[in-house]
Amino acid sequence: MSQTVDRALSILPLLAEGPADLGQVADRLGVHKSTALRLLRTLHEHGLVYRQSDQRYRLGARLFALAQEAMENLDVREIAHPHLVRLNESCGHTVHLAVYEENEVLYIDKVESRYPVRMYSRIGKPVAITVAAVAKLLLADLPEHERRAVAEKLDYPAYTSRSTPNAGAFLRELEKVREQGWATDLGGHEESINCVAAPIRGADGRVVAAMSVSAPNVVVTADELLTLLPLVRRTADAISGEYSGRTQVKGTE
Amino acid sequence: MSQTVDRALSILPLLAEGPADLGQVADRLGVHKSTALRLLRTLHEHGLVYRQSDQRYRLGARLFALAQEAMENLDVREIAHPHLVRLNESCGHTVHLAVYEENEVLYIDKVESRYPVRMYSRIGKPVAITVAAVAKLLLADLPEHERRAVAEKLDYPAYTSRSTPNAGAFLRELEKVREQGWATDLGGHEESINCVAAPIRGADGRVVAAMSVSAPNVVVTADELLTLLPLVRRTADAISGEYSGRTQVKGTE
DNA sequence: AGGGCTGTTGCACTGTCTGCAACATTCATT
DNA sequence: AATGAATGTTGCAGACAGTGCAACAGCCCT
Repeated sequence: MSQTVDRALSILPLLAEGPADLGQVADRLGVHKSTALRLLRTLHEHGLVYRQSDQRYRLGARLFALAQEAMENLDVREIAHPHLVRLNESCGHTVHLAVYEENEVLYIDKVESRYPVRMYSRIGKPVAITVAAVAKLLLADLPEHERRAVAEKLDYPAYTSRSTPNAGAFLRELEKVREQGWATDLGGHEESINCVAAPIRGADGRVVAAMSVSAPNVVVTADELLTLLPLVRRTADAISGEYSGRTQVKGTE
Repeated sequence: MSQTVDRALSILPLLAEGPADLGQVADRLGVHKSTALRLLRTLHEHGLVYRQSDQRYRLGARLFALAQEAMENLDVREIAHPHLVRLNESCGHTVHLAVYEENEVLYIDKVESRYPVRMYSRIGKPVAITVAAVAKLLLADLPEHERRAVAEKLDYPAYTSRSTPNAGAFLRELEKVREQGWATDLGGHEESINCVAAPIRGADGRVVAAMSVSAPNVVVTADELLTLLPLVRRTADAISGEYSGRTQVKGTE
């Protein structure tokens, strides 16, 4: 909508790939060097871009600070955190908290497993949306037309032989998840990792977040992990209760 | 330099304070609502801004992703992390890693204390630059004129009675730190918290990062903490060695 | 129904962004 | 040391993209 801003913002993902010099930035934007220079300068003044000593540009420090502040404003996270820690203390496995936002599901909190074998994931990183248990819960709660629209648009990478193969299968899975009120991912992302997940609901009953417990086969089998389901659901419900009981109303988000 | 981009970027810190609606954004930018709308739309398309169901705007998800990617490009961090964890395992206290960037020092990694009493700090958050041990090390390594320039510009908040009071005292402290090759903060930020820090150097000898161990008085006294200095320095040197031994040269940064 | 509030669109104007070309600077090469 | 290439930087005139206005649409509250 705004050409100048559009160009400036396009620089950020570009620099996320790694440092680049003025010429490279100008080329990839398809603009004159002088134009790129001015854009970079503006980004620089706002601290979003940093100029290292070899003159190349990199993403800057304020970006961290902004992202951190944004995190803190997510009040589900704040409320949920102690519950997640307690759950981790009682079962020992990795616990995740995730939200849905504009066709993406992302982890907003994580408590690491206390076992030496840990699964790889990172706060802020988009989740494998077609297979993750938390993603299923979050998508299952969307209004039907939107759910369908999203499902059609997605890619269905075959991470493993048990990954969701296509939109049809995914929508059927979502329907099932919607009815039972919990979800699993049994080796759909990483062959040897299983997850159980439960939804966190706001006062109006809509799913605002989802949490999961994940563990690799070498630590517990899928069946053993499933025995944790009641505990996971209780934890999720406790968070839901606390979240929706708040005086301050922040919409259904 | 670029008015439009400047305005658009000014929206981000504004939203970091909390969600805001169109009118509020327009007011605080001092522009017409329609202008604010177009800027927000552009930010939205790039995922930096999210529109919640009550129509208000918030910082968006891509911001996290960007910040995370930016983190990963800091290779000191990657190299240092396992060392920090090991140090934490052997002493139990909070371990921090920080870098200097454009008049700011910020934490880029942290391993939490294993004691119940923890100090407050956050990755991505600017450090109390006039008192933190890591800040002293990073500033002490700047070329003299720059160091002086930065010191003059800073504010010297009196967090405690032992905080650095003014530029003169700070520059003297930096000189001392520079010579001895390590730094402390003994209750200069929080009355009851002490830190010991050591520098991490690149191949050319310049300080690229600094690490510290922090602990509250209730856990160990300042003297006890100081006995960890050799260990902290050894850890920092190990990281320095690994960092500067790399084949891939990324400038002195 | 009516009035107030917020978000949205179309349009004419002007101011800001653009690309160019000339200049500055650093670095490599002879 | 001097030349050349490559990169970053500045001033300028023209043009186009961004601006504010005013009118419209939708919503909630009375």
